[in-house]
Amino acid sequence: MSSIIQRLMKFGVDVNRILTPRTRGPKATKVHQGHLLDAALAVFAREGLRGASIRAIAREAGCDPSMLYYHFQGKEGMFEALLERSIGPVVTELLALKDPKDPRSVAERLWGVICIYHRHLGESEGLRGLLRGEIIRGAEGIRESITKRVFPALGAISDLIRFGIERGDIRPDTAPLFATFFLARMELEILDLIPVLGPRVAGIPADQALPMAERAWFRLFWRGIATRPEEPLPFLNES
Amino acid sequence: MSSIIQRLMKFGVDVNRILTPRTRGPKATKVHQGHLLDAALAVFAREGLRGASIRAIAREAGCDPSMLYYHFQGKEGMFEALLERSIGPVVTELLALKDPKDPRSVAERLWGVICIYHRHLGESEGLRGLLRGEIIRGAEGIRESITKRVFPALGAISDLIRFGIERGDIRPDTAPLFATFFLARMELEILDLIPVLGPRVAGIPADQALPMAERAWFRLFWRGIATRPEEPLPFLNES
DNA sequence: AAAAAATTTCAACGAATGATGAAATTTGCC
DNA sequence: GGCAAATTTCATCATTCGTTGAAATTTTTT
Repeated sequence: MSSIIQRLMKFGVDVNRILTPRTRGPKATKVHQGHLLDAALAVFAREGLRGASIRAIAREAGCDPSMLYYHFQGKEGMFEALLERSIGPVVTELLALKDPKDPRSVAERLWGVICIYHRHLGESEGLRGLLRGEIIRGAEGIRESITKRVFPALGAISDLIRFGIERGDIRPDTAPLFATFFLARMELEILDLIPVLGPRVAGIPADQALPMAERAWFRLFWRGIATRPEEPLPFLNES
Repeated sequence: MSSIIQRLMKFGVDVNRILTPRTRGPKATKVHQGHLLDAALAVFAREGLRGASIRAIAREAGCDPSMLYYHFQGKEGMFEALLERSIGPVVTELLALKDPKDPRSVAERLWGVICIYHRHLGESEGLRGLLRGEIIRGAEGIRESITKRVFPALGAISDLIRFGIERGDIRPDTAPLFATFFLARMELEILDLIPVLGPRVAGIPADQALPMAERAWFRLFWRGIATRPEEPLPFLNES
């Protein structure tokens, strides 16, 4: 059976090399940056932030860990790029809520904060972790990079709340920064936990629990800051 | 200079052993379990959850990492013991809030949740991380162990809210479980972030920012669930 | 066809981690 | 004094991690 191989080896032939040929060099489907970022998100979704090692991402992408260093400058640079792609749109949409030409009420626009978070961050626990400033081993500098992006967006929401105070929709003793913090931060917690806790603790199916909790949260929040808390919030009953 | 050492080594003398004598065996001040748990908390406070390696804790305690395996069964067992000591009292106090003989109003008792969290968890970010269910490398099983302890306490708060609904203090359309989740979870976020964010974003000194945010949060929360939201909350102005 | 550039993998380094078994030292008991 | 139990450290193992430099292969350019 293996006598042929043994004879070949005797003549100095690198048998290993023939049986498992090396595969270096460009593939038919080149590994581009977006593919690696997709892989990172997939690892996030499957193994959480703690699973976000370079090796795990490369495994997911079906390539060698070195590819990460070819396309980005290290792990840090890769997450920087991931942020640009993932959190960039969130920040843009949040900033747009401040637009004075927006015809919607302040309440509905604040509800928009929750909708935007839900839409962009509902799927990836890892992305929420990043946004929340959690730390990834080997990419500790990411934290500051995120706050630099997110703070202006939160500032826009604060401005929106100030606008609501001026218009008389929101109680004047509301602290805009705190209220912004409460609104946005709680939505992150809801997205993280309610899909797990809802079925387990309250027996609500996961897909129903999330919207229920979000609506419950916004009703509580708005009632907590509104000048006229009894006014109905019709936009909550849509979709 | 080192010729003597070389001559000694030639005769088979273990020079290293003479220059740095071994120090095995019991110390004058024995390392007991509590000391190790204190060290773990200190590491938490200084380096956060990610710094909670066995080696870091042993370094803090001034002993060898092996001591952890002598006193506890591995890293997991050690955090189990830390929970027993640290989170046990929190849970006990939370359960006591449900006591029907407590003369305080429902509002004041819900404010008690925030006070209890503040008192027991304000100092250690790591403890909050544990309570929040964050994962520690090498002690992944801790998560379940925590939820098992915390869920009954959160159930007690939910009962308290139900009691408030029965008494007519809390709006009947309030979902007790969600409200409990909002109240407790937000306090964790406040303890984590406001001391950092307050000075940086709003220019408020760290020690003032925390109580301000907690009071702002509870006012918002209570206004969000109360039947009579305009009723004053005098206990908020104490201390 | 030859040379240069681009893409991919390989092999390895140094560091950190959780864990273990054995050795060394002290303490307490008979 | 001798002996067993308790306490502490040492040396080491197997993993995993981020990172790097060189080799191999394909593609593009000359």
